[in-house]
Amino acid sequence: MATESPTFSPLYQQIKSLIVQALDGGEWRPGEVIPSEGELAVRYGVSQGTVRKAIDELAADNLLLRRQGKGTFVASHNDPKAFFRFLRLQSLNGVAESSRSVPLECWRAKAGQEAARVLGMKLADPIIIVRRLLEFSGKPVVLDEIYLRGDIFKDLTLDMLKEWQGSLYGLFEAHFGVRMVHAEERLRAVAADRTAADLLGVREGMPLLSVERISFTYGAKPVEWRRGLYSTAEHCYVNELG
Amino acid sequence: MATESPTFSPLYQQIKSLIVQALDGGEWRPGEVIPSEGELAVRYGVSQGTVRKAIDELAADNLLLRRQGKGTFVASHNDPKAFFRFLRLQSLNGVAESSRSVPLECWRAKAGQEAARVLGMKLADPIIIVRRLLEFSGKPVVLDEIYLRGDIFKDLTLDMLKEWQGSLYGLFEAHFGVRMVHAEERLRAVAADRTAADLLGVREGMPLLSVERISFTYGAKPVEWRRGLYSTAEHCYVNELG
DNA sequence: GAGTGGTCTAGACCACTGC
DNA sequence: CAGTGGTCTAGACCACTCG
Repeated sequence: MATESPTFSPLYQQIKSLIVQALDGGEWRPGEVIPSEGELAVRYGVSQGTVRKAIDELAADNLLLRRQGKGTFVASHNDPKAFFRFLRLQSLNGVAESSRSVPLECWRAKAGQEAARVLGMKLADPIIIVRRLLEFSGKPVVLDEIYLRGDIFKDLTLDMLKEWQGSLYGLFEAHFGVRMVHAEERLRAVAADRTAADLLGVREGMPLLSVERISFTYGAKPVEWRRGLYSTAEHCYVNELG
Repeated sequence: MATESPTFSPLYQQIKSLIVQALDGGEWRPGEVIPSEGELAVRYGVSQGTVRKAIDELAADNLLLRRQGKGTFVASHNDPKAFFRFLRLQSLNGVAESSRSVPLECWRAKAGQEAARVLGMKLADPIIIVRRLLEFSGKPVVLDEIYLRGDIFKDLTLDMLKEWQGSLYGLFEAHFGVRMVHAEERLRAVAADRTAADLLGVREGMPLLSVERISFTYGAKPVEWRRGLYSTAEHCYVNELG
């Protein structure tokens, strides 16, 4: 029995791809409703159940958000509930705190070997580097150095960062139409160098949590590489294993 | 047919609970097949589609494992593919390594205030404390101190730990019928004290990754509390954000 | 070939939202 | 009230595994 099609792909997977394509193409923007299951079923020529299964998986991946009685929405980093989805930081005593981003610098550069590799660019392609502090309850806790693809975040300036109230990823969404969908982090413990110690208000040589992150937008395309130094004197990085 | 309960709960959720109950009660053991969807549908008096949705979610939570054409299996920590599900450690260069657990001590104690709170026990209830090293490629990388509920792991001995080839959670499953299903971790960077430095072969004061973990079995019951000190000179803790 | 999970459909009805 | 997602069912057929 020869298999008819060498690459079998279920219908709902194909629908999933089509929806991601539409999201990537900006047909429906973050925070907006997408068409109802029935409409999509007609549009793609499949049953509602098949559309439903596709949306189920996209919702499980946090690309979409279902709200009974209202509709299905494009997930957004500007949704207050999604704020801490990529920032796994918590005060040691568990109390909620106010947080604020303090941009320090923003400059243009050429991608080095490592940045080019991670971001899928060529050597010396344009990148943008941002340094910023994250404060909790007015005290600095995280020092971030962020490498962005220059072709995508062309017009980013320090002033833009300073004016924006909200998360960095919210800004990327609103101003550049780039939505971070997935990220990989690698954590290590390191000793604070002079600069980091000064900015974070700790002694030189103190242990800091180094968090290296690669963030991806639709289609597993890497667009950001960052390294954070977290002061864990009064905070910790939380993670769930399932 | 529909139960007129004040708190509405979908049928498939109820089926989910019944299946978890059966798992918890040991009706089907880790690694074994559970009855087919059709059989379960008859047993619970619902349609196969409803059983299917229940199993779908349990499989997504890693309680069950579906294998097309063979059946649905109870997930097990002795399945080689599940070995690294709770150990998010990787060599910096990404090369796979052999790992080995080296038990150091195992003794009985009474729960202090913190252990009692975390493990849901009363002050001075019996607990068991285990210290062990994890080696990668023959070199010590993790020092674990593990607090276990004494009522559950009654007969655990150092010899038993030394003889077991495989993961600790695999031992718990095989000898005590306790399957770890979920865990919460809190990470910080700390300085190595004298003891840890000696055991891990680093200098005193070197930054180490402190990983505090609470592990839960079925029904979100906490059964283990542990603190690991990870040497991140040549390894890192990896995490995926979605 | 028999048995398992995986896909797809069509239709009925329920629960929630907002006009 | 109409429109949305959420649940449940029944049945057909496909893909995989194993004896």
